[in-house]
Amino acid sequence: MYKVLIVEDDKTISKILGEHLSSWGYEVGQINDFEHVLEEFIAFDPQIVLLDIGLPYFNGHHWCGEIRSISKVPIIFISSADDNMNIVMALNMGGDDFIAKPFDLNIVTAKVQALLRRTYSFKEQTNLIEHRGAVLNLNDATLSYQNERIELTKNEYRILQILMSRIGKIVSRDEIMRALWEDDSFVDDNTLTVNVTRLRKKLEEAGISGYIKTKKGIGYVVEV
Amino acid sequence: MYKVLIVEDDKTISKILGEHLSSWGYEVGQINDFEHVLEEFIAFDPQIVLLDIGLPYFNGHHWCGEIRSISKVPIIFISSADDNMNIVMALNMGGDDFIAKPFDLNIVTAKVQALLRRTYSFKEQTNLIEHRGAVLNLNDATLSYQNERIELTKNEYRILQILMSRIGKIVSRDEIMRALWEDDSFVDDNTLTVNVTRLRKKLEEAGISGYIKTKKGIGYVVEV
DNA sequence: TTCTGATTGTTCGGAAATTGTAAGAAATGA
DNA sequence: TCATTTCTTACAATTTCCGAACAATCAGAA
Repeated sequence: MYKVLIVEDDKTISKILGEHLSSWGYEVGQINDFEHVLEEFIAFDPQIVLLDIGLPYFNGHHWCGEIRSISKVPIIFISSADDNMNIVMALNMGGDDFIAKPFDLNIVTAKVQALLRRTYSFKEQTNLIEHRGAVLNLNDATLSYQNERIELTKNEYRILQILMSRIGKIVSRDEIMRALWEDDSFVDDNTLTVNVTRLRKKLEEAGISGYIKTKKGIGYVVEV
Repeated sequence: MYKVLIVEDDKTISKILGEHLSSWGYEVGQINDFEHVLEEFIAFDPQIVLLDIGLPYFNGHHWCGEIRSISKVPIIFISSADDNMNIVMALNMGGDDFIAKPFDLNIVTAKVQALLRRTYSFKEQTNLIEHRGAVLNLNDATLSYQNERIELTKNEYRILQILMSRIGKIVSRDEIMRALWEDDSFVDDNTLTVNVTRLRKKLEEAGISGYIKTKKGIGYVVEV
C-alpha cells in the first residue's frame, strides 16, 4: 500500500483530499507543523507527496527543494494560481506534476496513480513482442525461442518486426519493400523474396516452423 | 540526447512543437504514416512520446495501447478536448501526463523535461554504472574491473557511458557520433570506429573481453 | 614561447558479414 | 494445364567495419 503525504494547510481541502485517497486504498499522512515539514516527511516516509505552494512559514517551492535534497520521491504541486509561469517553475524545481485548485478529485487520483506507476512499477525498459513462444527483442534486434537466441541481420529484423507488429494481418510485399528500400527504388522485386527466405531459414533452424505464411498475390502474414 | 516522437497529424502544430523541442536539444521524430504508427515508433525508438488523441485511422488511445503492449516509454497525451473525463481516461490507459490544446510551448518543454527526469535520470544518479563486474565511475571518468583502475580518455569514456547507460540496447553509430561531435559535422565516419577500437583494446587488456558487440548495419550494444 | 607527450582525427588497405542478382525450379490458383 | 508468382540456390557486389600507421591537435611543463 502506497503512502501519500498531503502538505496542505487548508484543513477542508486537506480533509477531502485525504478521505478520497483513503477510499482508493492509499495510506494518507497530513502535516501538523508547517514549520517542520521536512521532519514530518522523513518520519512518514511517503511514496508520493502532494505539495501545496501557498503555505505558512515557507512556501511549497522551499519544501520541494528541501525534500529533493534528500529524496527523489515524486512530488505533485497543488496551487490556486495556475498561470503557466507557475507551472513551469514548479516542474523546473524538481516537481513531477501540477494540479490547479479547485481540482477534480478523480484527476488527482488518476495523476497519483500514473505517477506511482511510472516511479515504482515501470522498472525495466524492455521492449518485446511475444507471439507463439517467439520473442522479438526490439532493444537488441534478436529473436528468442525456447531459451535460444537467434541473431538477426538488419533486413531480417526489419521484416520480422513489421510482420510481428501486425500479427494476423496480411502485409503486402510492396509495403515491406517500401519500408526497407524507401528511396532506393531500383532494388529487384526478388530481393525481398530472398530476404524472406533467409529469415525463414533462421526461424526453421531455431525450431519455429511455418511462422511466416505466404498469401499468394497479396502478401505475407504471421497468423494469430 | 533524448529522442522525442511527436504523433500529431496537424502539420502546423507538429512543426512548431518539433522546432521548439529541437531548439531545446532534443532529437525530434515525426510520423509520416498514421496507419502504422507502431512501426515508426519501433524504428525511431524514442525515450518519450507526445501523442495526440485525435488522429486519422486510429485515435491516440488505440496507439497508446499498442505502444504499451511492447514498451514502457513515457507518453504525454495531447488533446483539444480537455474535459476531466478525457484526462482521467488518458492517464488510466497508461499515459503519464496530459496537455490540452492550445498549449504553451514552455509548459510542454517543462513537462517533457520533468517526465524524462523521473523516468531516466533519477535512476542514474548513483554516479556509478555497474555491469558484468565493470564499474564505470561517472565522477572521474574511470573504469574499474577486479581492483584494477582503467584510465579512459574523454572519447572512450563518452562512448562507454552511452553504451553502459543503455545496457542491452543497440545504439546506432549515428547516435554516438552525434553525441560526440554534435556540431563538428565534418568528422570522418571511421573516426568513431577507431575510437571504439581503442576503447575495446583497453577493455581487452583489462580482461573484459567481448564487451562491446557490433550489430552490423545497426549499431553497437553491450549485451545484458 | 617552445617542447613534449597524450589524445584525437585521417588515410588507406583489407576482411567479413550482409545484401543484391540471376536463372531455373517449384508452387499456386484460375 | 498454364500463366503467374514465389522460392531456392549459388555467386557477385556492396556495405560496413576493422586496425595499423601517420598526422594533427591539444594541454601542460619548462
